[in-house]
Amino acid sequence: MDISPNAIPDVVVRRLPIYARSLSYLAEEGVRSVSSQELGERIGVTAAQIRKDLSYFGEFGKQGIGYNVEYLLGHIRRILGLHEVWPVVLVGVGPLGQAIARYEGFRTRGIDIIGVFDNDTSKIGLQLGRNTVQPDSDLPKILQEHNIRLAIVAVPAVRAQEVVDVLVQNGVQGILNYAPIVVQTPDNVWVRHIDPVALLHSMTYYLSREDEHHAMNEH
Amino acid sequence: MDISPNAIPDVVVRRLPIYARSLSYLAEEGVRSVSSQELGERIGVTAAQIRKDLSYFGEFGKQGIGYNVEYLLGHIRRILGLHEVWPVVLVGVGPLGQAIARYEGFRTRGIDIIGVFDNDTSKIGLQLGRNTVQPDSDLPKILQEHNIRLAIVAVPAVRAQEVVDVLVQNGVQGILNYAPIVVQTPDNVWVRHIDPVALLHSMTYYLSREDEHHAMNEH
DNA sequence: ATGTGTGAATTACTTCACAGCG
DNA sequence: CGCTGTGAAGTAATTCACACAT
Repeated sequence: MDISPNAIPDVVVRRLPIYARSLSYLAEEGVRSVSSQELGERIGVTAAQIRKDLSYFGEFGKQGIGYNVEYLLGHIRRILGLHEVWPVVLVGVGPLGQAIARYEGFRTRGIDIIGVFDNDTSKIGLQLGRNTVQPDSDLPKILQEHNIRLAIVAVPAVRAQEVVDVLVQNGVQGILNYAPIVVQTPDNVWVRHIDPVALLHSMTYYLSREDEHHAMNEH
Repeated sequence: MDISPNAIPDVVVRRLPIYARSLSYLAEEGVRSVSSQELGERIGVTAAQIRKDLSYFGEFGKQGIGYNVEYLLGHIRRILGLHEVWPVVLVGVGPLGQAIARYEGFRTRGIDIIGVFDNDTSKIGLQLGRNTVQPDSDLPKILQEHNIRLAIVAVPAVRAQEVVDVLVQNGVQGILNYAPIVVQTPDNVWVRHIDPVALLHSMTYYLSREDEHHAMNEH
């Protein structure tokens, strides 16, 4: 999915959920008010960054005071569309899919897994949290009946593209992809990718460099 | 962890593992040679981007031909430090931790989970793939004995910071954090973060906007 | 012909720095 | 005073476009 010019930069959109997350912790701690400085320290972002990001959406702070935690949190939630609960489906019920299906953190943050699917017949009927595993063949029906726009894909890489095709054909516009492959989608569909191995590899890069530096210093 | 000036940009480093992943699929498919154009189409990146990224590290292609898949893959692997296997520990053996411990995709890509830890005594001794769950109290010993530099954290948010502190105190320099919280670390430690809910929220943002546009068009 | 490698141009993102408000 | 909101300045990342090698 592309960004249209003059739109809010995607980097900013990706930070908003982090702000929301941190603000909800602050709210739980009973903190009433927070400055961009304080919030930034928690998140590892500069104060200016936070103020600039928020300024795309309005004026939420008070000069000399900072931001009211509940107020700002409410606004960010609404900006993200989280005043509604988003029904999603999960496809793929290997160990990872099962962990996702059981994780409480989705529902508490506005994401409701309303259906769980697998093509392995031996898994059909398995109970996972509030969901019962259904066959992939039921996907189109459920997607359309519930007007599902978001999906989580946790199938092996070889199956990911076909699953994504079915999802997209049936109206899904946002996909969280755990399979280690870049899936092809029409450009009105958003895809976000989780590849823990790739993230680890980006760190082995730096750790290897450190070795070299140390070796150099020994000369 | 900060980037020193003149260093390779972090965005570039983060793309390398994606290139490597795609190249290894190409190699499996028996493809010998690939152009930046073809590779870019697979990955969803421009050809110029790929050529520019690679140029930070050397000249790996042949004009008029493209890149030899095996050759380039070998180079990227080496750049990422993947000519060695990286031993890592996993802390936290809830459903997610168990899925991580059982996932084969780490070992096949140069990441070897050599120890799995939890503070829940009822889980100690549980067999997960090749690992047996050990108590958190054994962490320092194992980290030091094996000279562990990378760790995966899959504990609840409330425990993440204390676990990270122990890891860092015992020499860990790179952390893959699944807990939905930004952990504080000294600036010689790398942290990469996985928050599926935040990724979904960044998509609900765009999907909500689409609604509005449609509503506007109806006027 | 074809496709790399790369300076130059462009676009995007972040930080600065300060007016102005509570 | 303290801290926001924001143009302007400064960096960083991407894309262009073409010389050049095969």
